[in-house]
Amino acid sequence: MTALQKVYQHPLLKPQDLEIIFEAHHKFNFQKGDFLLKKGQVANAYYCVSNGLIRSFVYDYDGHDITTGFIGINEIAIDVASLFRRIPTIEYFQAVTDGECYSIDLETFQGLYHSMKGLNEWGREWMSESLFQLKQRSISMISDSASERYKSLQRQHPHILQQAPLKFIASYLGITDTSLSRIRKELVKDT
Amino acid sequence: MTALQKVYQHPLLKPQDLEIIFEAHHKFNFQKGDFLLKKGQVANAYYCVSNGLIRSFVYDYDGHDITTGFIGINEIAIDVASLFRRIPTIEYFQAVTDGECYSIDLETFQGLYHSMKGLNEWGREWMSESLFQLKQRSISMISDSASERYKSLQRQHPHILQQAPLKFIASYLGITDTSLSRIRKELVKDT
DNA sequence: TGTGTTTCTTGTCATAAGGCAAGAGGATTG
DNA sequence: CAATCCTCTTGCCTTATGACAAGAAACACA
Repeated sequence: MTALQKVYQHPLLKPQDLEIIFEAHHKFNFQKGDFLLKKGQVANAYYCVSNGLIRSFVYDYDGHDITTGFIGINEIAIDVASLFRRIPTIEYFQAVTDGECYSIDLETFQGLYHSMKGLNEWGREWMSESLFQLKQRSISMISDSASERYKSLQRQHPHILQQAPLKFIASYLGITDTSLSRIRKELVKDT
Repeated sequence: MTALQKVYQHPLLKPQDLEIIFEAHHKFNFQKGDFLLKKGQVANAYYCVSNGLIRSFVYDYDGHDITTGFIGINEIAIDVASLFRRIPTIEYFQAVTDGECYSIDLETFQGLYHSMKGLNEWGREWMSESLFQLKQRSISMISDSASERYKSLQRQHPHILQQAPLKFIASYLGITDTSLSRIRKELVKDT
């Protein structure tokens, strides 16, 4: 099953709908370090990742690069607020590894979104799901220890650990790479 | 301007649309301590608050009550994931003060949502905005100090400080009420 | 009015995580 | 191949926050 098939899996999206949707996407390759979006820009498209790993990040008040999210295979790299509300983004989206993705620009998407009932439903469900994931993460940031958060990541997204350097993972978990290194040491000890 | 007028303000929602929407809501009063939704339930409605303050909260791994959000006047108390994906919620929604709100049940909303283009747009924008707010908060939880987060809250949502006890505010900021008390002491000193 | 109950502050002590610096391997590149 | 980055680990010390407990003040209410 291709990445686009995975991404757009939905009961109301029939094969003929999917065909139209897939054709609206434009495939391209990205290289480690490439930026899909930079702070201050207004997003004009979103990206379905079929290979590789993307991260979103911000700079905090004293210039530290803080990873805010990872987008892996069969996931969508998108800044919802910037794309749909036409405002400058506050994050950067950058490739962690080489990879491949399918992009669709806003105008094209809007056309399909308004004419295709299934896509409309898919969109709402995708947003619900995103809100849910983000909420889960917020709660976890508050109620779990750094070590717990690391173990969850290890359990739920092992591919991230394999593809991203520890400094990205550390800032994603809300700690420094130094602390993460110590946490990993502790966990190995317990084995 | 009434709470519902504020909540449903949108260029594509015309007076005649709004009239229909308003009529679909059911007004009722709540009392401090009342629950709008409890963990494990599947949400059947959402609530536009016209008076008072609601909070959402969870219990963390060792039983601490952690406030995850505040919903004040002209805001919507909703668990998007539970309502639209029909899954049990993981949060509680409880009244912090006495108040008043307008509820609309899922079925009624769905009918309007699918028949009224403006409401559809409004819904998508509302979700974008929510995602944005939540993302901002996540970033802030990582990149700002507890003291900074308190000052932001004070600046941006002073009404919350006036209506909610410190223990709720503290857990919302990710710290204990003890720590918040000390932070407040420091801030007063700097004045 | 009196008696709980909640809210907020404060003290003491413990601990997780950060700041900084050094060093060891690996990878990259000219 | 040498030079130079990254990446990851580790040691030492500091600091923010938490756990727990006690007390003051405000509030609820019978």
